[in-house]
Amino acid sequence: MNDVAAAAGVALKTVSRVVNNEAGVNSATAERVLAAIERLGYRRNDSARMLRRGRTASIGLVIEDVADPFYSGLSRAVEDVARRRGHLVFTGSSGENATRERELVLAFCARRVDGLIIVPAGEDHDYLSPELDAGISAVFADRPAGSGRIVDTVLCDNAGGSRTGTEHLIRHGHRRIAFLGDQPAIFTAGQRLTGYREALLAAGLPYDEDLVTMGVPDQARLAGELARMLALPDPPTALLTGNGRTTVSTLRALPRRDLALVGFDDFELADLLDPAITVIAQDPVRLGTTAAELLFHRMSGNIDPYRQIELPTRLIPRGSGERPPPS
Amino acid sequence: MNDVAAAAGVALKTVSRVVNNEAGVNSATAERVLAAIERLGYRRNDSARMLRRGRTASIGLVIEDVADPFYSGLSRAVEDVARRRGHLVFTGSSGENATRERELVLAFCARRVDGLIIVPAGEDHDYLSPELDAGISAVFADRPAGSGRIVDTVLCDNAGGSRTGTEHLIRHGHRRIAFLGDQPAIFTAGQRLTGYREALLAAGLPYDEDLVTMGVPDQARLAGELARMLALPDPPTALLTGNGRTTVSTLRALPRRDLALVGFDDFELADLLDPAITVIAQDPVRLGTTAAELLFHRMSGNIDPYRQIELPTRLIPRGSGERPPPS
DNA sequence: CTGAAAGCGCTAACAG
DNA sequence: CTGTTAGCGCTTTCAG
Repeated sequence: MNDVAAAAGVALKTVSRVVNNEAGVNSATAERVLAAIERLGYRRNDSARMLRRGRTASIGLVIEDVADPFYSGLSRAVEDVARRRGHLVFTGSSGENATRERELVLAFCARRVDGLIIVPAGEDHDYLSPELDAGISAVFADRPAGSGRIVDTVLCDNAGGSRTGTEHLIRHGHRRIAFLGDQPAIFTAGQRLTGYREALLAAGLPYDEDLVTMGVPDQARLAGELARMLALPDPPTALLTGNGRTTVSTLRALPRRDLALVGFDDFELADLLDPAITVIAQDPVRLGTTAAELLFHRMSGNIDPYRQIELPTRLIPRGSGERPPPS
Repeated sequence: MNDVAAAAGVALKTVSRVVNNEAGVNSATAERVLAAIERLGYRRNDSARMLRRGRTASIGLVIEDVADPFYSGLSRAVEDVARRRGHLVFTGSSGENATRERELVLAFCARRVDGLIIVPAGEDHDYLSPELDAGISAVFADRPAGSGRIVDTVLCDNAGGSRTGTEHLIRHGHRRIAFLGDQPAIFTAGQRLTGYREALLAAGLPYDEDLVTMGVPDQARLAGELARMLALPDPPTALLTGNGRTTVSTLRALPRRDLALVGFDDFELADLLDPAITVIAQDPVRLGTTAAELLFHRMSGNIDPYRQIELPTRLIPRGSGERPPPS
């Protein structure tokens, strides 16, 4: 900038004015500055600019895994909102690891991002307090912050969706419905289990632990669990799977294709399978958009009380969930 | 930092030393500084640090769309390499829009990222020259830079994969093979068409324009094209689809399920469909890893001639590509 | 082992 | 309309 000023025979500040399109520069002077910029190949250093201005025009996004379609949809939505607001986004995957989540968040804070969207992996977010106090805005998405911390949060209606899915199966005549969920430590998994139990209770059906498995990571163990359930004296006639990955794994592990199935979370090609898979769809794009908009709202100085927004889920009947039990 | 220095009764520089774990600080002094840091809630400002040091420990990643599984796999791979090297990554989706690509790249450069991984949307990358001259490293991934610009590039073997897929169908007795590709302006689409033509030529089969459609964006038009082809006097008995999206759209649009089909690009659930879909698989993770490693290699000062790496594809027979033509 | 001074590249505040 | 000065928060250089 100094060089440009010297080359154009003006002061530093005038170059700054031209670069930032500030009003009140003689057009002849501006021309001269522009020419010098062109000649010297000058490009403004935004890092320096932001250090001086105190805001970085960037946000940090911590998700579980960009390669998961749910989170990549969310990412894209966040990115689109950020772009519209002239912000860049740092993205990081925590891999469901609390330490990694913390490292990422803190690294983003050290860069002084203006805001943070976090899908928490950990339970404890006390480490955020100093950053929040220092004026960083944060919105939690998909799962609430741990240890009862109060911040803006956008969730899906996990319990409600799960209840709807279970009710759907009950309505189609099923009385033995198995639930295959994620690790109970994960908020969404717990909520979905709750919804399942509520629906059973409301229908006067017993909650049978033999029909519930939580946190089955690999294909082989899932197949084992399914085999165990199907060998019960009173086996399940329907399955409710607790997330997209589990739904797909279940389809791969299932020895028979005649059980009714409702999957939590929609996935591409669910409609092309035979039978097509009935799902309780979440809306990752809306989740991302809502979280990002809430964040920018905060960043622009809004000081309303913290909000917790719950997004609805939607049952999409496609065939697998409408099969009657064997008569 | 000033405040901490004052509170601890030391000079600014000593605080800096402690914060950066530099050797040669009296442990008692260090204790005092650490205490002050704790008390005041001091957190180093990495933006300022990087302004001073001249490197930002961040890279920029421009892809077509994070929400596309191919690119989200690539993103994750890039992110993992970056993390291992202590770098953060700015991610942006160009949406196959050259202007947007340029804006993103330039925005990243203005932040003075240390390196760039670009899946180019545009044809012209002259705008990069000043940045490259200024010392930024860049690697192109999935597609080469436009206008013959010479930079490090990592590609898939598009032509070879397409050739293999076509040969596979020919080997299974097909002589009328349709090709459904992306817009020919996209490098990968052109290469894949070339591979298809080469295989036909090598087998002594005619190239029939009636059996080729490029750049069919929506479902309805794709269905129209398929109907047109199937109504030909000598209709195709097999299809080669030029990318993952097209494969899925074709499956949705296809009036019959008895044609042989090979899809370029693997996708989740391809194995669960009926028939399971034979594909030519690319390896987005390897693409990302390779590009990122090449980038960090450059960033660490390597000045070998620019490299162009071509990654192999792999034919995965699953059923749809092994069907014989109707006899 | 510790500190003072300079400066990374920019903008804010205030003169002229 | 243009310029001067100060300083964002840090590291580098050099001197104690």
